[in-house]
Amino acid sequence: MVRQNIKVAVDAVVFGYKDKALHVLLIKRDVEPYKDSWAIPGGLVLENESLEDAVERELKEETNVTVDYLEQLYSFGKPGRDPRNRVVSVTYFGLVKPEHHSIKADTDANDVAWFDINELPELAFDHAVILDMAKKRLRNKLTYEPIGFDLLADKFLFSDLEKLYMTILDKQIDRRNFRKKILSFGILEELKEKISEGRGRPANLFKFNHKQYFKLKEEGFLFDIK
Amino acid sequence: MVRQNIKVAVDAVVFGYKDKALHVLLIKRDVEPYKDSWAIPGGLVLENESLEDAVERELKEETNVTVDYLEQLYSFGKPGRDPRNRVVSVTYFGLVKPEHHSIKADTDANDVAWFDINELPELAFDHAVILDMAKKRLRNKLTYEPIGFDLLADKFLFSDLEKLYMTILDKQIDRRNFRKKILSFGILEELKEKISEGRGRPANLFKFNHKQYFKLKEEGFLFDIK
DNA sequence: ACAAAAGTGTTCGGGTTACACCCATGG
DNA sequence: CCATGGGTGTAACCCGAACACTTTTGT
Repeated sequence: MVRQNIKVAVDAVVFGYKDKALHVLLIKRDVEPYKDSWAIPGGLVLENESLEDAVERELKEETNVTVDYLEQLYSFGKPGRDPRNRVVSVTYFGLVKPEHHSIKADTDANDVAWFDINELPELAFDHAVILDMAKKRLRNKLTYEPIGFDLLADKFLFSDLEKLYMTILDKQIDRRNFRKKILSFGILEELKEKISEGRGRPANLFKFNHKQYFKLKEEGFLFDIK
Repeated sequence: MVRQNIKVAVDAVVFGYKDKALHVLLIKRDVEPYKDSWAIPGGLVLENESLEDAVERELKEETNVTVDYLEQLYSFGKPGRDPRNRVVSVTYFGLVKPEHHSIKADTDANDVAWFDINELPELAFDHAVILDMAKKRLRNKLTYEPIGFDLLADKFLFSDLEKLYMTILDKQIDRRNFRKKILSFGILEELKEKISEGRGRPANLFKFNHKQYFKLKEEGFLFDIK
């Protein structure tokens, strides 16, 4: 058998929710090929690290972001997807809470930036395909796992959650039914704190109760939002 | 950067439904490590073939089976999962119809065989983990995509479909409600042929109507069996 | 007092679930 | 005629969808 010379890389599509819109973390490449193009963060896996470690290391190095949720997305390996070598890329799907949003991205939009999902630049390699798959996964997953909470601050308003769902699912949701449904799960903790955002009646803050969720999950409970 | 020397392999968990039970296709390894252990089919990806091509080639070479459905499952890459080299394995999930069941497997149980999912031998490497993930995927997928039809012959009895669902989901299903539900989708074609399997009233044969399914899917129809 | 956002309850309809009897055939 | 599996209808219930008015605050 001929000696195989395929490189293994990891890439991550990281979503963040800010300014009432869904954003993706991108980096500007400073080497060829696709120099100066925007791309999703990633790089070659080191000899002795796991794939997950590789993703987290690359994210830290390239963007300074720490994800709050990470799962494998898909592996891409068509010959020719990287013009230099044959590269098989194991891609990941990550979520970050606002408080973990990269400082780099906030202060320096030169090589790292959050892009509104609806205002994306051209992407390097086959990254547009990867991003598209990640969007679908996010939309889908949001409906049957409580990953929305990994995009919100620890304490959040119900209206934030509502807006998050409407933004990502791209549809209108009835406020009353949504609240009833979510509250009926019993996985939210209503805090005593109220917050007043300018005009209107002050709103209650909520917290996602991980313990309770895991307990219910053990018992066969299914999170499900249409 | 140090030169990366990671190998890329593909492995496939292939399910078949025979003798009213779910079976998995396994091969007996004839080289070290894990010589004489059973393993899921797979091997290294060649320099110029896609991952899918690699899976299909390996399956053909090792088992003589042609799958009717194939999708990527997950990628495994923890250092040490293969005692020789670092290997990242992109795993796939396949389904075969009875008529495509390997001749090799039927006539020679020495190096290739179908194992009842409930009577599995010890598996090489981390293949037990992979198989487990594949089982979960199958169970899950069965409920929201019509992949059950890729496990049945082209013409099948309703009772076959019923048994398939009960076997894979591992629960009782009400015959009447199940039939009503499936038929209401309008994706089955009732054939004129009836078949009598020994005792009992002869049953009608059905065929899955792919065209109709794709048409409905375009229109937003969702296949869904609880 | 007015605008803005938060909080809450009821009704209706469709779909899922539960359930039992008759039919066609082979032995 | 009996055993075996195939084929069918109806009633109860539950959950999701639709929908509007009151409350609390800032200006």
